[in-house]
Amino acid sequence: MNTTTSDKRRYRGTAVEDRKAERRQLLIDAATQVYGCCGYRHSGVKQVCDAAGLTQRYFYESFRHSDELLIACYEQAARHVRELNSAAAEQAGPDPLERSRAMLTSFFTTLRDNPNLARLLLIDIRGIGPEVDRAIDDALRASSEDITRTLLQSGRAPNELLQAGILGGVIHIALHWMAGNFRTPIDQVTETALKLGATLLTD
Amino acid sequence: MNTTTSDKRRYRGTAVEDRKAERRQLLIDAATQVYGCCGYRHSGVKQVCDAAGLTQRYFYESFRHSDELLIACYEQAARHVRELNSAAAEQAGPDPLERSRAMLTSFFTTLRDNPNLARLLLIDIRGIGPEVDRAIDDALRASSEDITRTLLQSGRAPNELLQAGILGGVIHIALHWMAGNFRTPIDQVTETALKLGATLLTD
DNA sequence: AAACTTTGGCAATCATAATTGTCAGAATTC
DNA sequence: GAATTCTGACAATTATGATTGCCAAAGTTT
Repeated sequence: MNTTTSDKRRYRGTAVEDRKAERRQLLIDAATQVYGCCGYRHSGVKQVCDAAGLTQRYFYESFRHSDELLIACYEQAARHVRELNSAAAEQAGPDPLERSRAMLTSFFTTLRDNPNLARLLLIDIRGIGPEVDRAIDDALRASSEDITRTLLQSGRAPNELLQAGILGGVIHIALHWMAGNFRTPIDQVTETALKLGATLLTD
Repeated sequence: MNTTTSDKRRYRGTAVEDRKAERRQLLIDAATQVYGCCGYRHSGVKQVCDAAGLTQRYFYESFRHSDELLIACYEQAARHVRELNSAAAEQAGPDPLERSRAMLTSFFTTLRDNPNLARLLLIDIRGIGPEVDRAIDDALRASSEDITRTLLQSGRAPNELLQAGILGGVIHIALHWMAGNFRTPIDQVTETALKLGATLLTD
């Protein structure tokens, strides 16, 4: 038996609740592509459902409104990128600089390989609504802390403004890189970002 | 006579074309407030017209659609801020570091004194449409060059990515500062931003 | 003051997209 | 194989806001 759940009624081999979850995930993945491609502003429920191969009925099964789906997409994307980054840092051994370098390389590589995801994450979607804004702030804060923790192993309270500035700098480097169709070699991009990050060390 | 123009027909003391221009400016100023306050996404033609004390008829007299007004607002705001910044730098004498400091202080002061304008400029409005995106890119590029020119008097070609990163850093510092209701004293904000900018010197 | 513009307000129209409702057919259970 | 639940499609409804058209009052010219 290849299904995960309970002894309830099953359709096509999987339990109802699982199919529901599958559909939800299908919508999130489709929406990530659609939003990344056309921008949230220009994407409707219909378009997302079509891309997911589902009808609008199923949208309202999993989400109350578009914003909720956007948040789900954003959080999944942010989590995914952060996980890859952390894994890369882990691989890179103990030296803070090496770890940071690995983290940034992972970050930029992921963006280049997933342009839609990149746009979803980097083209700022602030101002949609308070819940979305909160999700963005949370994700940015978490990423900031990742950087700081990697570069500074000390537990000393870091300059919050500087942290925010560095993250913003990395984001804009990525944006500029994307706008130029990834022309610049990735090592150079990484080193540039690292230069910004290094300002944390002399704080 | 306090009017500026020609010997054409006049209404209420000013020529037709001037009144038209006045209305246009009225709309731009009102929209800057409205957009800064509610966000472009959540502001309609009606709302802007009400704020300007004009009816929708006059919107279409000066603009083809909302995006056009948004661009006008954005460009006026960006130009305004850049002018203040340049003036401040001029005042500050010849030393590049002092000039940069003055520029940043002017920038952050302006943002604090005009929160609506700040939101219009800083809360990214990318993804509305290609024309808007172009306007944003132009404004960012111009600001980047301001910074670089001020900090580096040499005519040497600077690292574009680093430039973009520094500007992004400054923007995010401002955003974080705003989100915390301008708690941090302005000198400290300026110094933090300056620290980022200094990475240009060791390029 | 008659002829002619401009102004400001408002209603009608149009366009788009969200949301809800219904239904027939397929899959599942008993 | 009858009863039940799920699925997928689509139509109907609702909401919102852009765009256009029309008109009466006020201002200007001659």
